Amino acid sequence: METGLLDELNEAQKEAVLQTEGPVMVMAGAGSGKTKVLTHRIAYLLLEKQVPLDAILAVTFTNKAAAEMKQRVQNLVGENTMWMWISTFHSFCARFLRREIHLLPPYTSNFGILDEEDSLKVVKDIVKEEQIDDFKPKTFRNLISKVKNFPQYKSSNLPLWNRYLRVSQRYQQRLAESNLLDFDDLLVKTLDILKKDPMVLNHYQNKFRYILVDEFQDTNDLQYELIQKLANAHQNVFVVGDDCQSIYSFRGANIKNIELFQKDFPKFRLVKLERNYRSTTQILDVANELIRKNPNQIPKTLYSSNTHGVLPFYYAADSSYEEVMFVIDKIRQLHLAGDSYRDFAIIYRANYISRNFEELLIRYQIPYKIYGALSFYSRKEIKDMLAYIKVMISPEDQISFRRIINEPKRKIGPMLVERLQEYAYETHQTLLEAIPTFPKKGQGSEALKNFYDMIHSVKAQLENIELKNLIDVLLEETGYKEMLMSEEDQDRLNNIYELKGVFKEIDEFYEGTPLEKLSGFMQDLALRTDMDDETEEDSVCLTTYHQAKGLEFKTVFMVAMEEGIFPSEGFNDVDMEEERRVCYVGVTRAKERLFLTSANRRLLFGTYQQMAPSRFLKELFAQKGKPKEKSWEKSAPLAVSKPSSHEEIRVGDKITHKMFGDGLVIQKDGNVIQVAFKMPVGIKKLLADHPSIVKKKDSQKD
DNA sequence: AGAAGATAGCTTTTT
DNA sequence: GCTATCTTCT
Repeated sequence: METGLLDELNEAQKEAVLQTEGPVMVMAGAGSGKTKVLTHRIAYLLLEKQVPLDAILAVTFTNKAAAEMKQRVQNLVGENTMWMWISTFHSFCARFLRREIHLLPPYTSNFGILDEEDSLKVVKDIVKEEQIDDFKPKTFRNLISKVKNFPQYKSSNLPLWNRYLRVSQRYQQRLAESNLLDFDDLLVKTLDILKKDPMVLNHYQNKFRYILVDEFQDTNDLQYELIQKLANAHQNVFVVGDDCQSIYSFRGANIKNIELFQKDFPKFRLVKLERNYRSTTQILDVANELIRKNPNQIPKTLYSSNTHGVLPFYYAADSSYEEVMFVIDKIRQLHLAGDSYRDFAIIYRANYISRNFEELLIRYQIPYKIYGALSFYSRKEIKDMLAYIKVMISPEDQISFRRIINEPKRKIGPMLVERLQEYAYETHQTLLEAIPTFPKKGQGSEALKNFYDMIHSVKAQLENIELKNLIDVLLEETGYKEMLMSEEDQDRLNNIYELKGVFKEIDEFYEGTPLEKLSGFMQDLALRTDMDDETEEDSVCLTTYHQAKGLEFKTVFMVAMEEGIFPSEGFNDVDMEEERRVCYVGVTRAKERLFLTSANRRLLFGTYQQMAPSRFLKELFAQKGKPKEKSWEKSAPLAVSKPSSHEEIRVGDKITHKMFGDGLVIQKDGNVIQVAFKMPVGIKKLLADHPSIVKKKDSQKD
């Protein structure tokens, strides 16, 4: 058992695991087993060094990565890792702040976390109130974030800067009033406390005797400072990264942190992992070739023992339509040959490229999943329901209050809310508390009173019902159900019913009174983005390069490899190096097969444009020349049914449905047609002559 | 409050 | 060309 832990590791990996004391930097190439090293190191510390579970801190960037790390450690040590400090930077900070934020009054430990959308809403309100119309709310929102991440930053645009100072001050004030933090605040406030309170810093320095950082190349200045501070006392800090996969500088990731680490922790030991266990030699060859073109990159060559692969294949399509058909053709061939749909990824530089593919994937009934599509918890109806709950558990949360006070419509307009706000402010009450004594002025006060009673009625019922039934109560009492029924919006209603399952779990998983359970869930929810509930469906993955990082697929299609799209326009040399790394990330996702495609003509922003192949194509194939593989020669395009010009609806037609939007007719049986709509609607059976259906002309592209 | 019309903006965005 | 958001009108 003890030996087994190290048996699975190669020499370099072993070194990284065994060097437990002192600073260690691991340069881990793509697919070189960095998660394995991280998890084995944690397991080694726990099992061999008898380090207590809560003396280890491991941080990464995504929930997914954190969850995987936790699970794999659990598998290795056979102990429950649920309460270990293995988390994202942000949830580490949230957990820290739940304990310590009382040091920054008026904040209290049950603070809420604002997502990007809500945060922008707050800024919008302020911009409106300040009657600023020469700059957009988004500009301020971006600036607020920028200054939080780079405190020394000042805009050279003076009018903007002056307005910014006012807006940001009010923004922070409003958040503090509502006991809310935005994502950046989690890091900022954590550092504030560690900097101003040496006792607290000391406590956490002693507590976390071993610190591990994943994806170190992606850390920004704040994240680096956090790690540096916590590790400074004991110096047992272990960072894993790959400078070749640094693709988030536009978001503040600072690759200089690699040098900074070497300066701050001069006794560091460097370990290089260059052996790749993911891809074939043929794929790694082009990846290595590409990254060599970056003058400022630390030289690194990935190698693999899987030398019997096939060469990457470049397909230069005439049109974007032809490009899509090539990809679909290949997927169908390989699927017939036994590959699962989940073995394929279509990767692109910008999200809008996915549209080209969606339509035809539906037409050919190839299941697909778009990464980064609107996640469940960011749907309006879900956020509304949760806002009702937040108003019940934290009455001081003005942002949630404002979100649902007139949703559904209760004749409580912005003017009335503004007056209530002023009154609440004068009397030092929350918006909700202020309602009963709010001086009556016309019919609006009646509506407010009803709202107040409704919230309290639901709150009272909460004690006596199962949590999963709360959804029904909310839907009824808030009038939300009535609203959706009258709009015939069954989809949204169904989405809300999905929450029932979630609430059933909350009931079982969380402790305390129903209100406490909900409160606990809400605190966790804000940092849980999309599909932690990773569905194991068998579908082709459509994704950007950025979101593909960390994933791997048997077959990868890198599409729209054209100048202006990838790389995009207007880059300087430094940007171009990062762009090249984005390409590198794409190539290194592929395990066995890599296809690169470009189109001569592409339908872009309404018109066909002449495109030139991406410079990266030449760079990738500089050594090998243009590769040719017989088995992948272009095959005849699959038959596509042509639409008729009659009004009669036929297979292949594009239609528009009143409720489901645009769809494609994929089957016809008498008057019954099957129509494929965009996800999440999917395939529906409908009557061809139904009045909701309008046939679109010009169904055929290209 | 809701419909109709005008306008912008199309890179990436782990939290 | 499409879509999301803002303005203007009823």
